[in-house]
Amino acid sequence: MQAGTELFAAQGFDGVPVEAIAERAGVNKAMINYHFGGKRALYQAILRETFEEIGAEVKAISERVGDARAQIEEFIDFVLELGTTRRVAFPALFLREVIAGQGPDLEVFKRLGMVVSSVMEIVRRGVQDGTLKPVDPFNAYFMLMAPMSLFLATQPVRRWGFEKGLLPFAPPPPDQFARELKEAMLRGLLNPEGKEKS
Amino acid sequence: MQAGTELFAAQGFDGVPVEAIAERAGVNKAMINYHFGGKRALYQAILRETFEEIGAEVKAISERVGDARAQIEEFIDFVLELGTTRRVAFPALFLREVIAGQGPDLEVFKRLGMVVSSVMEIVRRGVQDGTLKPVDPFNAYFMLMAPMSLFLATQPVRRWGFEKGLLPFAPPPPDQFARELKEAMLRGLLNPEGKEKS
DNA sequence: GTCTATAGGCTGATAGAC
DNA sequence: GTCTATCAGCCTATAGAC
Repeated sequence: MQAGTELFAAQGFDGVPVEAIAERAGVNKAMINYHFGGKRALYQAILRETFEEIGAEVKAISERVGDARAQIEEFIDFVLELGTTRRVAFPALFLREVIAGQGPDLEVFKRLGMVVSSVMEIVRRGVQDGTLKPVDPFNAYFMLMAPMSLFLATQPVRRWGFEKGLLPFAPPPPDQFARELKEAMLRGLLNPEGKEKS
Repeated sequence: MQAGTELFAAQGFDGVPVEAIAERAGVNKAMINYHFGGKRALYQAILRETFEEIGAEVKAISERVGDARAQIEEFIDFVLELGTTRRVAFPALFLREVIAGQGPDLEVFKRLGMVVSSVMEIVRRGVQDGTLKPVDPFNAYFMLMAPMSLFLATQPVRRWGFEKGLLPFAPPPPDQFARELKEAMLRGLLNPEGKEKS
């Protein structure tokens, strides 16, 4: 599954031959069919496991004590840590799924919905208690999730461009990006101090 | 090329058989090889044309008179119009290219670089003349480009989810998203009035 | 459970008639 | 320029030995 995760993230479902996954995993390609029941089934297993975990963790963040500001910062930090260390492939997998023309697997979609609705809930409460300006929760979710996941998913291309001498600057580090995103978005979303409960 | 653009955007390079493109275009699949020299060549032709045009237009925006605020608003509006009417497939094509594990075609990469560097130039000047807070130009580019392109590229999935009854709210309209993004990002990036040239 | 060998389908590309 | 017919390669999946 580790091998599949990396390859699917990098090249997409259609771009990866089963044999490549088997090779990377150090086994024979027949094993994948034996254990998972086919290529598509492996892909779904990967997505479900990945999004299951992430959905649960984001839900936990949304239920933790603290105001919207703290929860938003936690969410960004969570995605940052996920995409840099714990589940590096997640951002690319996520993006490939939601960009897909035809709808994804229903189970996958539900798990993604958990992430979306948890972040939306954070924003909704923040708007209601006056911590946040009256922004649409879904739009706010997008302004947080899109930059983080896309930044993380495009790190390989920047590295490639930099090594080829095509990028006129060093690829900026993810933690610096996350920090600037938090600063900018919070300035953009938070109500000024003292205006709470307005 | 129109047929190829739509299909590649929706399903990716590997997910589209040449025959599907031919069928949609109302011709035979041999024609594609005859006119473009193969599937890959067609794909590259589509990307080059698309990004060529967009690179030039963004460059024009960056060179237009006006402060960073006006140029940023123009850029967002430009991407919005592009992704909703003139080149609906652009956001998905763009995302698929930059997510790709291996580097894209060099010519395509250069044209993408034009978009990036133009937006960065807008931000750089804005920071220098005090219109904008001291934000990293590349990071700022990302905070503008990522939400817009991902929002536009994921509209089909939201429509699909909504029709299936899986989305508990109506897909928000792109122009409203663009408006809220501009408001939030400008609040996040602009220096307060009166602090210019500081 | 793990492998080799192979079947069977799909796809990209081309040859050749018109 | 446009089509039909076809080839050759790749890829998924499975049968069957061990």
